[in-house]
Amino acid sequence: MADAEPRKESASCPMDFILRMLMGPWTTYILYNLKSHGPQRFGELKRRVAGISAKMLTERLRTLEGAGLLRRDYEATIPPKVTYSLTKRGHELDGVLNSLAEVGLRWETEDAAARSQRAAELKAAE
Amino acid sequence: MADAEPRKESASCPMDFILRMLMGPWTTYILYNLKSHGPQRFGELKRRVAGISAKMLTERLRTLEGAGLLRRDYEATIPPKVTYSLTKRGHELDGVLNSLAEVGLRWETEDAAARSQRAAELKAAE
DNA sequence: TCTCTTGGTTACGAATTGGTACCTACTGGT
DNA sequence: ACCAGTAGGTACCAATTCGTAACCAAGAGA
Repeated sequence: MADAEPRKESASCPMDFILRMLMGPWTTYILYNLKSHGPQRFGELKRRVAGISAKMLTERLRTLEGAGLLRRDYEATIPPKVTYSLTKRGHELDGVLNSLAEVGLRWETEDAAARSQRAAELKAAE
Repeated sequence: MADAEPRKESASCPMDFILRMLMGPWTTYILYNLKSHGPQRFGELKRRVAGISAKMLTERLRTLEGAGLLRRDYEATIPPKVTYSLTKRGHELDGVLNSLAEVGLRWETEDAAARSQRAAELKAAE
């Protein structure tokens, strides 16, 4: 049973790295917000995502920063001002997110249509 | 602190449902394999993903089946034969996965280029 | 008869995850 | 003087997750 090769097939899947990033619980909300509302401060982002804890947000932002998807601008004013914005690389995901949203929207529409059709059939069957 | 609206903004993000699906640890490997190698049996899939436990694979397959992304054909022969294949809806993700792979590949190339350039600069600096 | 096969299910247990509470340092408002 | 807010860091605690191992059915081959 024991597989000789540890799992080198991950190399054959370049999207794996990206998905591992997008996979985080709140990641898409964050990217979506930064994409649609532009650069934002920590508290602004936290308020907008609504439900995320500061710890999670920090951790996600650090991960995304480390991946080069967003930039962190720290101004050591009093009170401190930290602004997050998408990098060029971060914006390259816009296309992916868009096609994802497109498919999601299509499914939503299809499901709604199927639901209303079933409802109509149910009504006709009475 | 308490947010008035529970978090209805999820509604504004139709890709969220999809990402919640793709987010699973092995999901992309499974979809990728089914996409590139066609319909496969359980054991075949398990061997190909190499590292996944039967439990995980089962759970992922059930989830994907429930989402209508793949179909499960069960033949009650002895030994049983279960074949999994992508549905039409499952194939609609091909485009997303492709653009994802495209971006991933581009980054890989860019990173490799940046690495070799840095190496060259280091060499020149000596 | 004993074992191997396929495609699972279930129980157990360890590890990771993520939330809550509390801490910083500094200032502005009351 | 005290509380709120800004941008977190840290400790602790509960819940979830995921792997491992054991088990199942029923036929085929040794």
